[in-house]
Amino acid sequence: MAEAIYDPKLIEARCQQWWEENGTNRIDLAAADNPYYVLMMFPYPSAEGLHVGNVFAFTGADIQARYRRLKGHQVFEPIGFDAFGIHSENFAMKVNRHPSELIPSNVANFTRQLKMMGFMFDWERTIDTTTPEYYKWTQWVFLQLYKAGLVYRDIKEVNFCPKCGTVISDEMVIDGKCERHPDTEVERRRMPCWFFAITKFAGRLLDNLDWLDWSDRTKLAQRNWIGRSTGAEVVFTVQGRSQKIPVFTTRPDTLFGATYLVLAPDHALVDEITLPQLRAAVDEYRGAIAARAEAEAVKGAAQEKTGVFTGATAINPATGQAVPVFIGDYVLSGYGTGAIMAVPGGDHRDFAFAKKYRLPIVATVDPDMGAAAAEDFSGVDNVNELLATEEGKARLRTMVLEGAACYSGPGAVINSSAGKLSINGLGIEEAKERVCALLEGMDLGRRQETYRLRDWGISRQRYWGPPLPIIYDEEGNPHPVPEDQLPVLLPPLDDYRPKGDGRGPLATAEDWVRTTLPDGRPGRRETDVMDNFLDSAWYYLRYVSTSDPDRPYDPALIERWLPVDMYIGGNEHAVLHLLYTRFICMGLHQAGALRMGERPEMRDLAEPFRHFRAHGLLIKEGSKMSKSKGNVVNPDEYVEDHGADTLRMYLMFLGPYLQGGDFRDSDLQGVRRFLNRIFLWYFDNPQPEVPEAELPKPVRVKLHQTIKKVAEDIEALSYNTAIAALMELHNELKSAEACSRSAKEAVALMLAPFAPHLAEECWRNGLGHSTSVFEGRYPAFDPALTVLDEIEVAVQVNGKIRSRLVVPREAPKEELERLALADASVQAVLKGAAPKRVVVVPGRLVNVIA
RNA sequence: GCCCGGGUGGCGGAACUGGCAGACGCAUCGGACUUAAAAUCCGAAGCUCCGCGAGGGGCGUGCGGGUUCGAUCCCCGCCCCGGGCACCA
Repeated sequence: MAEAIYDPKLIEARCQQWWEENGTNRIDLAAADNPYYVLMMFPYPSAEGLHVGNVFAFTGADIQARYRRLKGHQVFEPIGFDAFGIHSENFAMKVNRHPSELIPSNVANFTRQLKMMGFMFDWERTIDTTTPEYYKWTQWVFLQLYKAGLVYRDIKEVNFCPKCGTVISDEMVIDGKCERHPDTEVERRRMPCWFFAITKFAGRLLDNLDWLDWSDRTKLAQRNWIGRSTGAEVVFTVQGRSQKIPVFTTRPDTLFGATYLVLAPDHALVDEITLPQLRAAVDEYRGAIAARAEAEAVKGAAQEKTGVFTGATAINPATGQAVPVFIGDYVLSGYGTGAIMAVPGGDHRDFAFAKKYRLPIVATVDPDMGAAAAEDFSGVDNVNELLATEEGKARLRTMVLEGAACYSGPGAVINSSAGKLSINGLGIEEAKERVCALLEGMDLGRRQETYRLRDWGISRQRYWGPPLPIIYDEEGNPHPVPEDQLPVLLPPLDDYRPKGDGRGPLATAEDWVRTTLPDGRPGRRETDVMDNFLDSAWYYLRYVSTSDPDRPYDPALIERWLPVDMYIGGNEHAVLHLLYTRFICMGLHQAGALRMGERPEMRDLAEPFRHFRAHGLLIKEGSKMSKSKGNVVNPDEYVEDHGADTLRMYLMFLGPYLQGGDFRDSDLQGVRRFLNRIFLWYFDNPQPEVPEAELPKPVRVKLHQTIKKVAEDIEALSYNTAIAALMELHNELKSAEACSRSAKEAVALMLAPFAPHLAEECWRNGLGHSTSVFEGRYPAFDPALTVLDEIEVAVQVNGKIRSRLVVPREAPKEELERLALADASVQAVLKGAAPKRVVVVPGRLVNVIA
């Protein structure tokens, strides 16, 4: 035999060609009886090409797919390109090209790189969101939601990035700046926009999370974003007039302490209730607020609270007393009812405001000083000191009772009675119940849940996206484009740059804008395009029917393949993409346009992803990869030098996949050497081959332990430890005097998800199989062979290791104790004295307490 | 400010449910092979102190306390790094 050399280039090229010719990665979706759908977040095809971070993410998903296949599933692992949107458009502008000519070459380059990495994609089912064949159905999705009453047009205050020239979502505003332009303040503009009513599903989006097997940190991010508060709506009536001011509070128990109201400056009732003599002051204040919002960050550090009196008073429904009504900047118009009842005795913001404007402060809770925590108090400087002593606690309590401090912690209700009515003495939770019941009885309030989540504005005043399928009649009323007229094609536009006038570039395409309504009347097209997040909010449905011109997806295939079994992606999409995708799924269900297959734990949830795992972030030698630092790793050179298998396996070995890790060039060597040794073990191995039963027992045990561990680790996405286990196993196997065919087959099968080319080579050319390793089955382990007969037990004296014993695995406690006490090094410490105590943990250790 | 992660050798990282810390690798050092180098193979190694040596002692999972026979793991109080939210009533 010629000298065997591991030549990854040769092996990988040959292997990829063989897979291609044999259709190894192609799948007959209709025939699958044991389907498993692995999805990875599809990339935006940038001009720079595939980022090694993409390779990291995709390899982790590819391992799941290949492993499930070895476990006997038919696995669907598709890929596509998310090529619409501001990313692509901004880049095209930068290089002075048209996005429509840039995207195809970017896609071609990505395709080359993805094929190079050996992912198990079925290349006959890909998506490019910018093709009419795809966005026709994106528009169709819009129409389904429209029909279901989940779409509306409204003029609202929205985020507008002057640099992007378009409206952007709340999620894209970071500290008041645009996510893409961190040096640019986002403006608040009132503009007509199309909205998806995601808030209609807020409760479901939140509650369903309990039933989803997703990464905890992703669920937590969604919970925080949706932000449910439970409390009550309480109606205050303007004194001497008919207007009612509903407020939302999470603390209805403190209603008796509500000594004033605050409305958001742009609350709808402000004009009506403001007294004529105060109108000038109110208008001036509102002007100042608006000016400040433009000048400063929209969201920022909590500033000093300001406000102004409207002159109106309103009746507290509990006390019957009139309280003044203010407007103030610390009340947000978009949350709750845009108005609050201020309880300065129990809310630190109200307290600060009341102090500043000398408003009455009434304590409604007598602090339980045993349970109170420092953060429950405000208005006091040295809370921690005071809490340290009994006198201090007493002083704190007195301050609260006198209204000199604010308290939001547990305690008993006080100062809360009017006439025959009293809730004094109750605990906070009971008091909430009582007040709610009371308000409901008077029809002046009710229990209420409020969400932080806001509706999804989808209008973009941009060019590079799917046109909104809407036509306006001459009165300006919108009409949906009939489904049979889809797609509304994006017209070619040489000058696609935003004009900065708040209108989309499509407004300049007059021939395209002017059109006809379904009833024959003249009409004008909507000139905004849809948010790029809509493209990616349903792509996983299209994958099953990528070439179907007549419908977005085949219901039978949807029934068979969905929901997705395993979705893998970055946690940076925890609230944007994942929440929108869930919403679209629910919306399509509500519209009757989608019916997914039943999964025992997923019944009726209308959720797209059964399992989701957020992978970690890949960094480079201790710091984030970024273009500005110039440390972005391009996979090409690494594949050129070491092969795709080495790069794949190294990426999975460098750290825990779910937490991320550090890419270091030098460390690649270790994996390269390992694969080299593996290759030689198959192709240049002097070990005689014997039946497995004749292998030394420790070697057999190691083999079966590893088969068990690698499967467990892959299922837990703990790839780095799975690879370490494979390395350990191989170290042991190759130094044994003989080897078995079963061991060689097992190693190839376990290696296959990580290094598919090499595993295929070893399987077919090393072991002589005629079919692919991926037609094989993941090996089974014998539980009896996963434990050794003899084990080592540590012997400690006072918790310090003094000796070790080799004993039968099942050695009884008494025996262990006897052996430990007889041990010379134990004797030496005890010096003949009897031990005080002996702790024996069978199978682990003996601890002698002297 | 609040909420999540995380802090372990020179480096990346292991460690079941509270039970032998440092698996597996990288880099390093020593040896073999080689005219030489690379590659490969074999071996050493947490830090530190004592000893010529075999060997032995002490210290060690961000810091300070606690619980326990025993703590990287649990509890209390801090520090640092990363991420998310940030006037949400």
